[in-house]
Amino acid sequence: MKDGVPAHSGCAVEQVLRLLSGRWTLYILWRLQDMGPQRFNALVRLIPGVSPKVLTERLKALENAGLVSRHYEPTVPPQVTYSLTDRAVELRATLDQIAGVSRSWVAEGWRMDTGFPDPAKDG
Amino acid sequence: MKDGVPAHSGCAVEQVLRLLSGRWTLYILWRLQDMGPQRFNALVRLIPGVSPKVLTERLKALENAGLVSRHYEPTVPPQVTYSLTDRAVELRATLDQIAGVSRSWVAEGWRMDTGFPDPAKDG
DNA sequence: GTAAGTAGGTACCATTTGGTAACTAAAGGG
DNA sequence: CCCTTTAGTTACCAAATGGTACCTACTTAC
Repeated sequence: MKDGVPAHSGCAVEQVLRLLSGRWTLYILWRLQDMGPQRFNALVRLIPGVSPKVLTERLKALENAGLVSRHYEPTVPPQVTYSLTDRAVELRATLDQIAGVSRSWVAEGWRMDTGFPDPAKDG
Repeated sequence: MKDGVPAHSGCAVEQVLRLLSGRWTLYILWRLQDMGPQRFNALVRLIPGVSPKVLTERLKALENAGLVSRHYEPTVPPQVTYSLTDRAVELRATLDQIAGVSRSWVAEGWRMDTGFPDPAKDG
């Protein structure tokens, strides 16, 4: 984006997709859903490969979007617990829909070959 | 991604989200849905701001994913027409769901403030 | 004194992504 | 001959994204 071209920024769907499509974002949501409220370092360990930097970023974004709530306990050392909000539950049904479509495609033998670099093509 | 960390690549939802979250991708799908099958340059003109490079890339990805079909007419000059597949229609219902949630959030005064750079902050 | 844990923040770096401009071949119009 | 159209491709460049490593302030354990 350079200057005055707003693209299709007014579109709510794009915004939500953009929020959800960041790396680890869905994983975070699913872990919080499956395991209940979690503390920061617990999430780091629960999501193998995520860096604290990105996890912080994602949690902030999700908090600003109202999908995650952050509870800070000013003990020493501090305890910060993250949990899903009601809004996130709303989203969950939608995500289940996507999951359904995705899985049905995979079941039909659908191979994800979008031209994006394959993250699993290690030796 | 560096080497052997597969992240959560096995997850179909992530794959689909990754496909859909690229810039212009949803826009392309919506234009094809609203306006019916379109030729390449028609799409370029229909989506203000998209470059032929990215449009080609997206259309290829969507074709590989089985959401768009490409009809090549070997005339001179050639005519290439893109249209949605049945699979894309399946996806449409899901997208409508997301659209519903997104719009309800917006209606409640939800502001997209995810910490991502705001694409509309020109001035 | 040293190590570990808590919840991140910061600097730096590599990769990914997307944009611009120029180019292609083959035909038609002036 | 020169310009236009079609459907892209290519080279180049800037910005966004995400990873690693190191830092904080404070306490407990050894």
